[in-house]
Amino acid sequence: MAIIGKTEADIIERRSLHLELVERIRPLIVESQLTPGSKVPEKQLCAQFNVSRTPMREALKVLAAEGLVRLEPNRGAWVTLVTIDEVKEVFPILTVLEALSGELACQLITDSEIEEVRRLHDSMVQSYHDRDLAAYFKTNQEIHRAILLAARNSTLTNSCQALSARMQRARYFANMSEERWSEAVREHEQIMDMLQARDGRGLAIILADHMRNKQASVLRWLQTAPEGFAEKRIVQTSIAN
Amino acid sequence: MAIIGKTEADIIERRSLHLELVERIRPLIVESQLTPGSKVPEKQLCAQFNVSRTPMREALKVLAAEGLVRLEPNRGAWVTLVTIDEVKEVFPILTVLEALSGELACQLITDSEIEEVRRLHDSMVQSYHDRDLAAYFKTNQEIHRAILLAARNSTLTNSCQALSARMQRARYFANMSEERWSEAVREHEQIMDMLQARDGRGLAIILADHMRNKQASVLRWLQTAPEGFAEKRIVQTSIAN
DNA sequence: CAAGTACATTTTGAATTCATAATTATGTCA
DNA sequence: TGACATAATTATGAATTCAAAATGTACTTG
Repeated sequence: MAIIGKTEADIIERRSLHLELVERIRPLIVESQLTPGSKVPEKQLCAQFNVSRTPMREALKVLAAEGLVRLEPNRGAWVTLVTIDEVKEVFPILTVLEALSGELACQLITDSEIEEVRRLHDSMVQSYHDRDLAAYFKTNQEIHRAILLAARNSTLTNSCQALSARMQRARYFANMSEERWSEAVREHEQIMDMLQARDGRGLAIILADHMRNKQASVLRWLQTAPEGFAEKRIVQTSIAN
Repeated sequence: MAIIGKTEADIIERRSLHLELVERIRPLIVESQLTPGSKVPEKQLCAQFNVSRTPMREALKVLAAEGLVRLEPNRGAWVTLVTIDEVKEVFPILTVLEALSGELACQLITDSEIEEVRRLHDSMVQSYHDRDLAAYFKTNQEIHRAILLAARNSTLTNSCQALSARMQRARYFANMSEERWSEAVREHEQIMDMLQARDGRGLAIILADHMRNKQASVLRWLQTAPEGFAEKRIVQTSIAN
């Protein structure tokens, strides 16, 4: 039987329970609804999502591979903390990956995609003038994601998103200084300019600077922050090393 | 409760079955003992490692997160293929990560670590002159890994290793041309020089060049001999490897 | 003989069960 | 009391079980 006009929309998205759980639990961790450093309440989550322990435990193994939880044999899963050491490790990686995404995006982005980023950018600047931090933060992420998607490299997208998730667990922007905020907006003006000019090299440089400044801002907050988000002395037990 | 003389060696490494399986199955995939594109023989592997399906399926979920297998809901796990598109996606990422590792390594590497890399380098050059490709390949990897470890960034180590694993599944070096081989050795001489001089910027540039040439070499081979991946191999029944 | 169709078999996904390890509670005695 | 030992409880890891989906096979039917 010939199906006329079959498109991607017709493809049935078959999903597995464990993946569904990964995508439900990840934001709980990223948005700190599961307390950093605390135990993952496996039983409770099973009840909440109405699944048995088998797919839940599969999901926790995937989240552990992403670095969002840590599995302690016979002691359960724990929500990982954002440590100073981790920030110093992850940001330099994100820096070179963002730079690469800018480089690639300039080669591949379409005019309409640039328009879309421009729209997001203007909206973000408006949020800045409105002093609406939540809206600013959200649009900011959308801009970086739009550039990342324009690079048309799904592996790069995955890597960046995974590392960003680890860093975004704390809401450091809540502590962004007034000077840093205005500086960040100025950097974003340059990002927009470089993208519009399709200057890959230039965009890469500015994105890298932007990321380094962000790292410094996050570190400043972490070093002064009261307990809660970050622990200073944690023995990092990485898997492969 | 002061524990005198407690060292890292005293920490009991408690391991879980699924992690053990991940680390056993990963090399089977990387070394193409599990045929790329074929179905992962779940039942057979369970029998081989004498475990039930539960930890095996957990391991497969982790390997899927690493991109070494693909899970098709209700249809099982499949060993992923190295595609041309994937090479074009992953190598540029590896390029910037290797460059970063070189940059960091030059800041942090110790004299004795440099000596160790020198030792590996000389051994590799000897293998080149001996025309011992297997030994060359192995030492080559050890050099890159030694530099990576000298960067002292476990997240970077993990990311590089995961992406390298995806690329190393094919034995492209078996098809490396004579010219490419000698060129690679010359590049490694420069890598060694830059490391010894602790010239981070210079090492980064050479490592990036080296990686780009490697990508080109892999692509040339993939485009001419794609049937190399379809070659059927039998899953070995012995664990020793 | 090709294309369906009904039925049997196998495989997969997920719930359940069970042994063991960890944690908490209880009891003992200096 | 409090430090320690022991028992009860709970949580965890992994095997087993079971329902549903996919695959394979024999049997139509045109």
